[in-house]
Order: sequence, then structure tokens, then C-alpha cells
Amino acid sequence: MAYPFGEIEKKWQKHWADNKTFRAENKSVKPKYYALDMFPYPSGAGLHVGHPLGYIASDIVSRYKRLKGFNVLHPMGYDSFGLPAEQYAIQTGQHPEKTTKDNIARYREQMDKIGFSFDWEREVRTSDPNYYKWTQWIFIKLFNSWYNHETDKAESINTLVQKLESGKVGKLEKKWDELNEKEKSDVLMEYRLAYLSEAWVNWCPQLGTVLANEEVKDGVSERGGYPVERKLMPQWSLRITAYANRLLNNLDNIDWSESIKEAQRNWIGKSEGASLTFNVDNEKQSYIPVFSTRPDTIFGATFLVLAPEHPLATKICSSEKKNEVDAYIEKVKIRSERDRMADVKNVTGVDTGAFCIHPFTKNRIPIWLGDYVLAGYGTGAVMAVPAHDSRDHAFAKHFDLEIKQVVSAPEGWDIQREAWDAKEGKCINSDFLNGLDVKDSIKRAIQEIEKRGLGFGRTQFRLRDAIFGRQRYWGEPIPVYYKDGIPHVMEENELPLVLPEVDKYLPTEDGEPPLARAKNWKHQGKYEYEKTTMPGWAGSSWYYLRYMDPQNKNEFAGKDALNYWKDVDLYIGGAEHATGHLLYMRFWTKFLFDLGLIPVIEPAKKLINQGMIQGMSAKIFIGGINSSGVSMSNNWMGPSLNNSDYPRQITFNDVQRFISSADVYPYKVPTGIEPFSVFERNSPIEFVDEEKLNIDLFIESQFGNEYSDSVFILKEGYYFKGGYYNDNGVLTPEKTRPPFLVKREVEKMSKSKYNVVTPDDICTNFGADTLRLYEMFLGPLEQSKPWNTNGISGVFGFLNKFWRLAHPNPPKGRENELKVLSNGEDLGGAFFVSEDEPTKPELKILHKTIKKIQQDIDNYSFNTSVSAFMICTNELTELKCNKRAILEPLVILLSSFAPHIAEELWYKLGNEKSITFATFPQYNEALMADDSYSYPISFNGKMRFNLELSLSLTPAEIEKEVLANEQSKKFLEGKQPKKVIVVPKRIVNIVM
RNA sequence: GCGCGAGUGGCGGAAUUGGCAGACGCGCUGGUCUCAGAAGCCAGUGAGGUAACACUCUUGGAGGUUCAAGUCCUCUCUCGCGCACCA
Repeated sequence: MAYPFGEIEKKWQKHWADNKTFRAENKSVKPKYYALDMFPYPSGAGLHVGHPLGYIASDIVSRYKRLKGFNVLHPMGYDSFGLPAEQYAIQTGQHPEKTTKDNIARYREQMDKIGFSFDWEREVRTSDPNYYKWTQWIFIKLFNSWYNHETDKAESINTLVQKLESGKVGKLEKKWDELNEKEKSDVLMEYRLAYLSEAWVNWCPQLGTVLANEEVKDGVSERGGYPVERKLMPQWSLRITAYANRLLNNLDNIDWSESIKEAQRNWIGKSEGASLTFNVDNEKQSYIPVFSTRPDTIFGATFLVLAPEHPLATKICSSEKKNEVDAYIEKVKIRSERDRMADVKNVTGVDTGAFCIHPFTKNRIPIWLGDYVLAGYGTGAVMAVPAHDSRDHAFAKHFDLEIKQVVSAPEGWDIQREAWDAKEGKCINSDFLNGLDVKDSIKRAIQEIEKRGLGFGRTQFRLRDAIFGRQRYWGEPIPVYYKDGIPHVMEENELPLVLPEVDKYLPTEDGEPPLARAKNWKHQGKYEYEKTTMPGWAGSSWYYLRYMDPQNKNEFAGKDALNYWKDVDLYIGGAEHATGHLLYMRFWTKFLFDLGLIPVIEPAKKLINQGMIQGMSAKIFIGGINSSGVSMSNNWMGPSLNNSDYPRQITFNDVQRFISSADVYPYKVPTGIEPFSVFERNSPIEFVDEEKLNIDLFIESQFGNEYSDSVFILKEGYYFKGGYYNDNGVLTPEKTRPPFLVKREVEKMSKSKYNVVTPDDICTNFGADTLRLYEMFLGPLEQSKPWNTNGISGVFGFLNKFWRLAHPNPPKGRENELKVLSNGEDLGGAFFVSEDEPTKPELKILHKTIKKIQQDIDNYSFNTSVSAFMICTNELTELKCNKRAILEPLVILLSSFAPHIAEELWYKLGNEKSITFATFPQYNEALMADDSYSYPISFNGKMRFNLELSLSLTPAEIEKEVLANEQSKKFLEGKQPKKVIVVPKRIVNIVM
């Protein structure tokens, strides 16, 4: 019989909730510890087994830190604005708020079953007006701030206005005071950290909306397949680029995984070089600034390339090239930026017919347009040095442009064939740079450029400002209204700007966002509000602060709370947020710090990315209707590929589709229906046992219903409309049907792949403690792994074994000592612990385990902790140890991992307060010490035998003992050892 | 292409950072209990080899450093993830 986990878990979950056991206090003499999980988006599929992986780890740490005397903040909430609820709303008309609430209720129910020690009084939801009021408030702060590069921090926009008034900043055409309101607004927009500007977006005219990059595939919208073009549109953006340097430099001071830091470094993409200007050889005196990290190669610049979107492109081109240039720009426009980046191999471009003057040589060099130059990076123009940049080289080769070498390459390098990109070599053909090393010549070139007033040294970032507006309904309204065409933010005391009701969640007929449907939704009844909403990452960029003081009505969080909790000590979540959420959160933290609103510049000291738990998808192969909608029946040759054998029971008209078992695909699928009509589809895994699909259940289900008319092709014979036919078309008794197999494949676990496994079944069948231990036992936290339940019985067995330590069969003659408590009669025996003094071996086991568990938790190595518990339990079982002095401390150790069983045993041991308030036991090295050690004795590095020796021996004595040993003599074969290595408490190695 | 990470039994994974490779668990084999099964308990389980020992081989591959290498160095292969015309 298993221990009564069901009863125990329910009982203690209720106890913890009723007693608010895990409530964190904002004032305490204890040191603080803040353990945070990335909060989930509450999707309709519910929590799957991958979610709790990180939550369990942070819960173990939280419970451990409480035992270690910390005041622990361990909260949970929901990132509850987002697209899926809105899509569902569009399809069904159900308000996203309702969907979200239902999903949250389900998440909560699932989490409660796992026994997390969250302080639920601190729950936050980003879609709650009491929460997003402060998200909007931060937006207003961003709008009212600018980045002062002199002080290197954000400041109130008022300090900028002062500087503008005194003329210290900016080059205004008129004096500040002489500007009208619109002009002033436009000037300030150039500086505000939240600003409105024209930005390039993926615009889909048919859908009337902007699409995110990932929603565009092959130049058309993923949904509907409508064309998408690049378009300049007014957009709200956040000036994250102002923080690029600090976001980069501060990475060195936080304990985050190297891969995340590296991803952020790449994303920020700092590069140093020079900006220099080329004058166009025309009457208009146009000039083109370019950015280069290789100003040392300036003498190798043989042409200029502009991005097709470059504003000068159409202005400078010669009249005879005008048509060609316009055609090219039009062609490029309909491709998304992503497509352009993906399509690296094809060189495209066009000659503008215009020329510019090389600033040093004064040569005339041609100006081209090329789509390998990105409008959004640098100045949108490059000086092409084909000899030393392979992209320029490819372009030059394609259009037969001059390639001029200016850096020495290795012997035999053919510069006409391949570019020499490396920053190595000496400058040649380069006037004043000749003979200099590349590294020195970069500095020298910048000096010269600055001296001659051609440009200046400059640092460029790949990071771009974050587009902040979304043409969506289910998000925070941006607290902005328009008065005489000028955007104004609302007053702080007018917040929150509550999301208005709309009749439909779609864009309007004229292509305005859904919020344009809101009736009478105007600021002070007069002024139009901004119609876009904030992106998903807005609310999550600061939520860790709100947890510190979630009920606060007057501030986003109170000063005392902020100063007490400061930052997150341990943050656990997925690595997929490397360049999104985690970067934005760091950005907002630095901004709030600059304004003096919070005391920290980084949100989280330590970050762990838990690995993804993948799903085991079940793929089926469906053939039938081809892409043009023509039934494939005419090509169908029958399962045996022999038309004359074709069974009469099936007429072609009945058959919609043919589904192949994985062990026959593609062999029994007639060649005529390949390849265009056979496709893979995921079957929901609940109809699959190992590899076998239960066809009957499958067809009856909502998912499989559409295949009720299909032929299921088996290795031998086939299945059709409830009957099994052999290859001769003879209806055959059910029993002989061969299995229909699916192809199992490891994929990301997601609702759309029908491979989601929820934790609920495990909780029901084995209990939450087993789930918690098992998820930890699977392997290192950071590692990704497919979910399987193969090993779960081992973990469950361990908990039962542990339970039995305190529920042994009572020894003869001492039955009267039995302590029978409430539900005592369950296992082999009733609850019974001995009050005897522990023996030395028992103490050794205990203290060894305390040390191991403590070290493992400190290293976040939870899988090895579980092993340690198992070893300890096995050893104590061997000794038949049921002593209080051993079990009581062990129960405390176990309580972070398996809190329910620990809490129950703690209670049975006679403790009245929750084990949460116990103290983590201290290990004593002295009790673990052995007086002897079994030395492995090796000869020439090969281990031959073990020898038990006292640890008090000196190395010299050990050597003597070993050499005197009978077995050693055998391996020495009479030879004299050359050398004997003795490492005390490790090894002895004899070199012959 | 660039960056990061990883390759250890049939499987998930250990290995105090250079010191007995394969802990712990699954699976498998045999035994015990049972009318039978499940659960539990006991024993075995890297490969080769042997009646059993002995012995030999073994951490993706090839070299190297060392008394000693899964661990350090060089080269190389494979896989996973991230970024990807960033001038």
C-alpha cells in the first residue's frame, strides 16, 4: 500500500492557505530573499508539465531560505494581456477578460495542487486596471523624460527645455521661445524616451493592420496570405537605444548565464568606427554620411551603396536612370525586411547614375542602391570597400565594379577572387596610412577625418528603439490624447485610462485599430485618444516591483518596500526571453533608477534559465485531397497496389482521405498522390499508447471526427469505417488487426501541437510530492529534455520508503510504545519513532546528507539532492533506523522538496507549528569523519586493489604499509618502484 | 557564416573540479511471497573474456601534457540552441 498522499496533500494545502503560512512581511529584522518566477501567460491549454519545472526549483529555494532564517518574498501572478485571448475573442465574440479570468482560475487550481509556497496575497495581473494604471504611469514618466548624455542618465524633460531655451543643446532654426506649440512638441519628440515618430513597419493593407515580423512569411501574411509591404507609419516607440551602453556594460556585474548575456551583447551589437561624409557631385550639394568600422580602408572605397529606402535615393539619381531606380525601389518595398535578410545569396541593386567625391582622393565614385544595405542601421548608406568586405565584394563582382586592395593580404591571396576581411595586415595604396598596422591605422584615419572636418569617430549600436504601439484590443491603452494634432499625455491623477468596451475586436473598416470602435471614448469628452495599445512586454517590464507592494493605491510601490526588497535574488524562467522581456526589464529598471524611484540598477542578481520540457508529438500521415482541391481517388490504387484486388466494400466516392501507419509510410501510399497531397499532422497524444493510435477513440473525438470516412492503411490490410480488411479486401475479425502506428517526435510542448501533458494526472496518481521530486530528478535544471514518465515509480517508491522509516512494523515486546495518530493505520505499521540515542553510523548518514543537500541547493543542483535523499533513505532502511534524532532533521531537509509528506511527518513527530518555521539543521564535520579510508592502490595508474588504512597515517607511513602489503608484492613483480605517489584520503599510485 | 552549449551503459543522468568512471533511478535477468497478478523484499546488470576468477577494453574521434585525464591543451566530427547582409 502506498502512503496516503492524496489525503495528506489536500490537508496541508488547506492548512497553508488558511494560516497564510507563506505571507511575506515588508518589515522584518530578518535578511530578505526574493525568489521570482517568470509569470505565465494564462493560455487556454492550462499549465503543462514544463511550467512547474522552474516553479518547483524556486519553491525549493524559497522554502530552504525560510528554514535558513530569511524573510522570503515568493510571489506569483499573470501576464494576462495578450494575443491568444484576443484571437479567441475575434472568433467567438467572448470578451477577452472573461477568457482570461477562466484561464487564470484553471492555472491557479493546477498550481494549488502542486503545493507551492507562493504568497498569494501579492498576486498581480497585468490586465487589472489597478495594475496597468502604474504601467501607464511609467509610460507618462518615459514621455516626460529625456536622456542626458552628459550626466548619462534620464532626466525630466524640463531640464531639456531649460537647455533649449539657453541654446546649449540642439540646433534650432529659431529661438525656443519663438517656436509655436506644435514646433516645440516636434522638437521635444526628438528627445523623449517615449516618442511618436515615423517608423518602418510590416503593413498589410487587406488586414488593415501592422504585423509583427514573425507574422509575416514569404512576403505575405501568415494568416490569409495577403501581401505585406514595408511602410512608414506614425508609431509610439521607446528610446531603449539611449541605454544601449549601460545595458551592455552592466552585464558584467550580474550573475546570469553566459548564453543570455552573450545573446544580449549580440542584440545590442556595439560597433566602433567613424561617420564620414561624401559629397554628391551634383548642383544640389547633397551629401551622404556613411558609417564604417573600417575607416582604415577608406582608400579602398570604390563606390557607395544606399539602402533602397534612403531618402536621397530618388533625389540624386540621374534622369536616364530614374525609371530603373523607381522600379527597383518598388520591387524591394513589397519584400519584408525579414525576407531580405533571409535571402542573402541573391545580390540585387541598381546604379543611380549619380557620383560622389571621395573625400581624400577627390575621385568621382559611383553611387548604387542595394538591398543588402539596411535603412535602419547606421546612416542607411555604406562606403563599399570590396577588397576588404565580402558583401561589398559580392556586389562588386555582380555588377563588375572596381576592387582596390588597400590592406596587405597573405601570400598568394587573390583579392579579385575573394575579399580579405580580417583586421590584419599593413595598409598599402593608402597615402598617409601606408605602412601602418590595421589597428593603428583605424585610430590614425579617425584623427585625420576629424582634423579635416570630414566626419568623426562614432559608436554605433545594432539595437533599435522598441516599437511600442500595437493595433490590438487586449492590451494597456496608451495614456495619450491628441489636441490640435499634438500628442499630450494624461495627468497622473487621471489614471487609469481603462480599456473601453467595443462591439468587435477587429480593426475598423478604414483600417483603424479596434479601439477606434469605442463609442464616445474621448479625453474630457473632446480629444481623441491614442488608438493603439501597449505590447505584451509592457506590463512584465516592471512587475517584480509591484510584488513588493501590490495593494498600494498611491504609488507603484512604497519607498519602504522598495528599499527593503531591493531586487530579485533569484529569477527563474525560460531562455526564450533573452532579448525581449529580460532586456526591457533591465531597461525600465535603469530608467526608474535614474528618476530616483527605485534603489537598484539591475532587476535580478541571479538568473537561471530552466530547460524546456519538450513534448512527444504523435504524427500521422494524411493523403487525399490535393492542394488544388481535386480528389485523389482516381490515382488510388488500393492498399496492395494491385487495382484488380481492390475491395468492393469501398467505392472511390466514399473515400475522403488515406492515412498511413508510420510503419508503412510512404511505401504503401501510391506514387500518384505524392508529394503534394501527403502531409504530416499531429494527432492529440491522448489517443496514443506508446506508438499505437487507438483508431476508434480517435475517430470518435472532436479532432478525429473529420477522418471517420478515411481509410487507415496498416502494414497489412487497412481499416475503414469500423471494419478491418486484409490486403485481399476481406472483412476480418477485429482481433487480428495490426496496430496503426504514429511517428513520435520530440517537439516544443504546445497546444497547437496537441502534445501537452498536464501535471494533474501525476498529482492524482502519485501526488504532488512525487511530481516535484520527479521533475527535479529528470536532470540538471538548465537542460532541456523530453517529458517521459519512465522513472516516476522510482521517485514514488522512495517517498514510500521514507514514509516507512517512521511507520515500521513495531518491534516485538514494544507494541505499547506505538503512537497512533489520526490516520496512522496505513502502511506496514503505524507511526512509530524511537527516542533512543542515534548510533555513530546513523549520525554519519544524517550529517553527510545535511551537507550534501545544503551544497546542492546552494548550487541549484536539485537532481543530485534527490539522489542524496534516496541514498540516505536506503542506508537508514538497511539500519532499520526510526529514531527521532535522525528522522526529525531529515524531515526538515526534505520539506523544501516534498513539503506535504514532510509537513505530515513533522506533525506526527509532535510539532505544532508548520515545518516552514523550523530551522535548517547544521551539519557537523566531526560526526562525518572516518578514522580509516579504503585507499585505491594503483600501479602505473591502473587501480588494482583497495587497502583500508588509518587516516592518521603520514604519507610516508602509508607508502610503507602499501609496499609491505602482500598484494603489492604480486603487482610489483619483484621490481623496485621508481616513485610512489601518496595523496592522503585520495589515492596511492606506484610507478614502476 | 558568427556566437553559446553539449557529446559518458539499453535509457535519464552522477563523478568532491586532475585522483577507484558509470552514484541514484528506470529498464532488464533471476529468486522470494502469491491460486495468479500488482506492490514489496533479496541478488545480479558497461562491453569483451572465463566454469569461476584472472585479465583486456571503455566517457564522439585522433594526438598531446601528467605518476594519474570524462575533467587540462591541440586538431577533428556530430548534435542542440541563439543571432544572422549590422558596414
